Amino acid sequence: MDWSIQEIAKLAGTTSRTLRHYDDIGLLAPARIGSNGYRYYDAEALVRLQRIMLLRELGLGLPAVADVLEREERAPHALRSHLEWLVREQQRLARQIVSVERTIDALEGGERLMAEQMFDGFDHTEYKEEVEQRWGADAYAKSDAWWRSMGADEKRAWQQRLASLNADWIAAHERGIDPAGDEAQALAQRQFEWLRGIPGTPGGGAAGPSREYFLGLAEMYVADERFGANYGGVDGARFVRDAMTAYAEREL
Amino acid sequence: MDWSIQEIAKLAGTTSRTLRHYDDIGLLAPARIGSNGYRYYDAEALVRLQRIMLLRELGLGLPAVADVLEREERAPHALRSHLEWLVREQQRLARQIVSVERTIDALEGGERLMAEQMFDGFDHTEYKEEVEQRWGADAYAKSDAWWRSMGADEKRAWQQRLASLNADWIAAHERGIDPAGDEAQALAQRQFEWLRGIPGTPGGGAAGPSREYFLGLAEMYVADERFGANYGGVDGARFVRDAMTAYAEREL
DNA sequence: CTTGACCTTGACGTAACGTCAACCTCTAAC
DNA sequence: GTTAGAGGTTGACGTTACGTCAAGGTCAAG
Repeated sequence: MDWSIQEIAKLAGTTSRTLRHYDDIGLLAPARIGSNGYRYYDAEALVRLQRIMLLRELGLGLPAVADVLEREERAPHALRSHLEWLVREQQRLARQIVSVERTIDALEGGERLMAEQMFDGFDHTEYKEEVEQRWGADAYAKSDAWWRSMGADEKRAWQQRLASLNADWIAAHERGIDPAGDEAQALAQRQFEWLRGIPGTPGGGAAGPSREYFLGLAEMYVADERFGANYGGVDGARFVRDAMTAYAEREL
Repeated sequence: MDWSIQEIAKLAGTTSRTLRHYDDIGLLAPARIGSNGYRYYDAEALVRLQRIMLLRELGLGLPAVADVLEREERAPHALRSHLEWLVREQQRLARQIVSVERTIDALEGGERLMAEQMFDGFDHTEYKEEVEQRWGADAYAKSDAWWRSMGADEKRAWQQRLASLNADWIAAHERGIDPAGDEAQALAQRQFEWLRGIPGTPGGGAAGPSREYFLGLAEMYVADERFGANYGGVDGARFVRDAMTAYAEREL
């Protein structure tokens, strides 16, 4: 009337190791244990095991399974919580799937792992006049010399860092968050840190860009469509400006 | 020109612990290490880190990330494999979601965790004549006595075991698998083991039911609609019969 | 000189078993 | 009686990607 550990494992479609584990954690004890230490299971244990397997196939964890078996009336509640879990997981996977597909498409379109052919925030030949006009020939010269001194890899590094930041700005804007909120302010902080790495920024160096320079840039993003394009259009640029302005008011 | 571990962690939106981990596994080494042992990261490391974070957000594991970073041309292949992964996972979750919903509905409909109001494979009063006719009065008496000797819990145990097995038969049939294939044969094996536990089965006891009894039952499942109902109709019963027949040919 | 804030390495915990390793037990055959 | 083989037992490590202490150095500021 009872079975050895392997027999019951086969009956229920599992392994003896699993049964030992369930015994260890107190989820399913054998009906009796022989004087030789062998575990033997009876029909009652089999039913319990089959219920365990059923719940496990639904994706419940062992603590949840134990909970349900202990008091069966909790089953609906436990299952509903679990269902929410599953739905959230599925949505997360759906988002990842979309992202991966987009990334594959981008790679096949010849792009690299992070867009680097995007707007070059340091194309000083293009912005020479504006920079000299606003912050002086000296600032331009220092910044330009620093930029020219970098190797291709380093340049790409900076571009990619900017690319990532810009992508995050766009995503933040798309989600419609508050420019003065924590998330947007964290982005403004990153923007600040990024600028901090560039010699020649007024008030720059370790201290970071000056309040005026920072605010000036923010306005430039809105005023100049060449910048605005990096943030998904003028609306995006306004969002960035608002966040940067709030940041400057608060921190600089 | 470089950052401490916390600074770069914030820049990339992660934690210092993660960076130490990446250093440990050789995924991302700091640009330099101070004489005090402090880790310092430069722009190049930042770009690499941001790429790592990008790939991680797509759901890739660290070995896959390392693989992609090592040789970027492998990225499309790695991403495509990963995509398959994701899709399979999503499908698995979809199935679990359906199962959980069905289970909740069943529970709310007043059913217990495993259907036990289903066909009672041991309702010998109902099958008395057939059993005696086919296998003799003695077989019936022994089987009946054994059944009557069990407590309600034990009876339920057997019923539930049968219920689970039947559910698996139905599921297997719905998936359209081969009755002679491994999966269906495993079910036939379970059917055999289940019968083995019933005293009074011809050729029964530890040895299990005889070939003739087993084949006879298989045919009865098809011939008698009261049985067939347990397998989702006569089609399901035919599937079970075919699997059991193949099993008998092979094993008995 | 004393706080704090920040850094280091080391080690345990996580979920649910899979997979040895070392050793004991039972059955059937020689 | 012995021996081989199948099956049982208890450890204990491995798996994934870090989170979370713990114990103890380092650094800037008051």
